[in-house]
Amino acid sequence: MNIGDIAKATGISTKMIRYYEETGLIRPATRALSGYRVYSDNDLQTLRFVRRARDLGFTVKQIDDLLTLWRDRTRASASVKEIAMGHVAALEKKMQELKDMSDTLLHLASHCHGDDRPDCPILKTLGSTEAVAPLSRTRDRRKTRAFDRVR
Amino acid sequence: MNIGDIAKATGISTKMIRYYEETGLIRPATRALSGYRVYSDNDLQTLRFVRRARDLGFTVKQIDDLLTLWRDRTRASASVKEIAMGHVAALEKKMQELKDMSDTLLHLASHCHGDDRPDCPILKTLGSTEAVAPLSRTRDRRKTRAFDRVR
DNA sequence: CCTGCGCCTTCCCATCGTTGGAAGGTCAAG
DNA sequence: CTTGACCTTCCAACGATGGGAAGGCGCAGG
Repeated sequence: MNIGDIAKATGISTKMIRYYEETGLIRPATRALSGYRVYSDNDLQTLRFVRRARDLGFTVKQIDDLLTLWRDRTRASASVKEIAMGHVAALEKKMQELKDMSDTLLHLASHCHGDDRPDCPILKTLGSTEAVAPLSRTRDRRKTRAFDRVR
Repeated sequence: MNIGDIAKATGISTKMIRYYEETGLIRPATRALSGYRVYSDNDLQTLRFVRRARDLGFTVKQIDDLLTLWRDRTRASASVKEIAMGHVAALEKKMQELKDMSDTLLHLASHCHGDDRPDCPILKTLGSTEAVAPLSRTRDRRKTRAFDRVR
């Protein structure tokens, strides 16, 4: 298989496949006499793994760690789970940040007429001296940590 | 005020302030004889606006648009609201993506022992031929659109 | 055999927002 | 006058990805 073939098979662009090789995420492909990269079914499997991990939002570094564990048949499943749940925690942190932004914006927008008059509390608040977030962020915004949820 | 002063006052680094100037988001500061940038209270206000918009997750381009509207006293508040709600929609899309990832990972992790044995359904699934997402994404994942929520 | 087309190769550049450093000028206090 | 904190510009990097140029390879049709 040439690089275009696994690109199609995995949904990863040829650019990215070369990039993954260059940065050491995947091993350098063997080369045909022409200099073309040649891929085996094994490589295909690896790249599919990469693709899926990427779709789950793992960074390349994390995928590297996961690949190492994947190849190590003596790994402890706890190690894998730790990476996964650490990532879940990061995802949840991000989600909370986005939610705070969204809530604040919705709050501001709810006070904005949204017509052709220039008066706009969104702009007024952004330009004011006080803090923006009128988030009724009462108690307990801290949720159960990911680690404690799935044992 | 020198650049370090508004940096402290706004929480934006001097690097970023120069970058914002370079890219045209903010107008070039006047200069002292020494070549130092000198900032007015007006500049301070503008940069505070930028800071807040940035904290709400707006891109620099969007902040540029918002600044333009901010300075235009004949703007229609609808224009502002449109930008804001468009951004809310983007935030919600992102949140949904993160949630899907998180849900999938939690699902996988819930089947993983997480002990010192090597058997791990997380890795197994990532390496398998089939699709990853066993998301019980039933009906109605599509939420009410941001635009229709806050009128 | 030549031509054309599609694939492959390497190399460089751009994105976006941000940080870091190097090399040098300015300012105020001691 | 020296010292240290500030300022200046310029250049590079991050992470993951896309775009494109310039040139080589492989195969099918004439």
